[in-house]
Amino acid sequence: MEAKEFLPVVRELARCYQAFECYSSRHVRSLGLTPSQFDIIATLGNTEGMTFKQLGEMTLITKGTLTGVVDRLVARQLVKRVASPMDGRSQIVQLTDDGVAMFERTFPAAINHLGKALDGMTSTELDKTHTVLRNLTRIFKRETKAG
Amino acid sequence: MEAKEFLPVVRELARCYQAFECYSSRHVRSLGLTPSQFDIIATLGNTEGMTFKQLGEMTLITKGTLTGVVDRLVARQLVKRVASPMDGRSQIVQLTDDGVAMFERTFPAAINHLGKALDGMTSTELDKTHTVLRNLTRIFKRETKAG
DNA sequence: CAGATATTGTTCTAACTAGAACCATATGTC
DNA sequence: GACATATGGTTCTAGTTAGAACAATATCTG
Repeated sequence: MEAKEFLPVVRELARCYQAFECYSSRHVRSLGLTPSQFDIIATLGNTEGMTFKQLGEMTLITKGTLTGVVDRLVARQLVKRVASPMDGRSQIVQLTDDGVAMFERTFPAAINHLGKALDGMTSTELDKTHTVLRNLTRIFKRETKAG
Repeated sequence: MEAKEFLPVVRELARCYQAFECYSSRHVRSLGLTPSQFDIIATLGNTEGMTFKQLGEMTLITKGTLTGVVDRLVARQLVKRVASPMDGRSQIVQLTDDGVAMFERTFPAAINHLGKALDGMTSTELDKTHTVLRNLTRIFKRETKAG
């Protein structure tokens, strides 16, 4: 194997994600939601709701974890569970009225906060970044499937 | 604000990190360590040990969390705490003999596993990826400092 | 239709996580 | 040297995390 320097790259990936998480999480928490809770509220916004499975795929939260996070949002009356008419095993998660209000209060603010950081990037830079990330994601996904 | 598409970019960053984490974590767990534990073992390898502060900066684990992770490694006799001769507040964390053995058993294996995924990338691609990530990291770090 | 297999969501466990409050020790200022 | 302030680790709390085992429902195959 050629001595390619991939270790610094994955360390930078971790640092990058961490830096984003730190920047974003601080703001989200100040709005009264954990990052996971915000992810769910944001994903459910402007939809008729979706199943746990769909919600897990969108938010990258595994199903065992998702149950707990949704439980807490149900306790705060921000979302509700509805039995799926299509599939007896399935639950549909929907924003309540309070949840919609929370979405409308937090989502634009979060977008705006993110924009403050990324507005310095040109569209070209954003595109390049997107492409590079997509490529790296694909590599890990492929290898994970393989073994 | 111009309608730049930064939302897909940060979602891709999350997906990318997640894909890496999944690929890497599965392997590390099969070696008998959690990802955080492996991070610490890997960071301490080939050093004389370092303080909690340094260790936290290298691994991106916050200090409150670090205490617990190190506690578990101490319980497994893979690392030890040594009082710093320089600073009465400071603890130095060092690999034990068992810890060194664990490092030698797991670190090359992890590098090799990672290499299997990334060997398909050319050095040029790796460089570009590194540059793009470093740029994005810098943006979030700067903004986090600012507020 | 019946039995085998797969899928959806829940439960359980062990661990990690950030953040805040706290204690002990250092450092800066007078 | 005394006091204010900063720093290194620990403790505590609420929450997230993955993974495995599980129950209920679907689907597939004969």
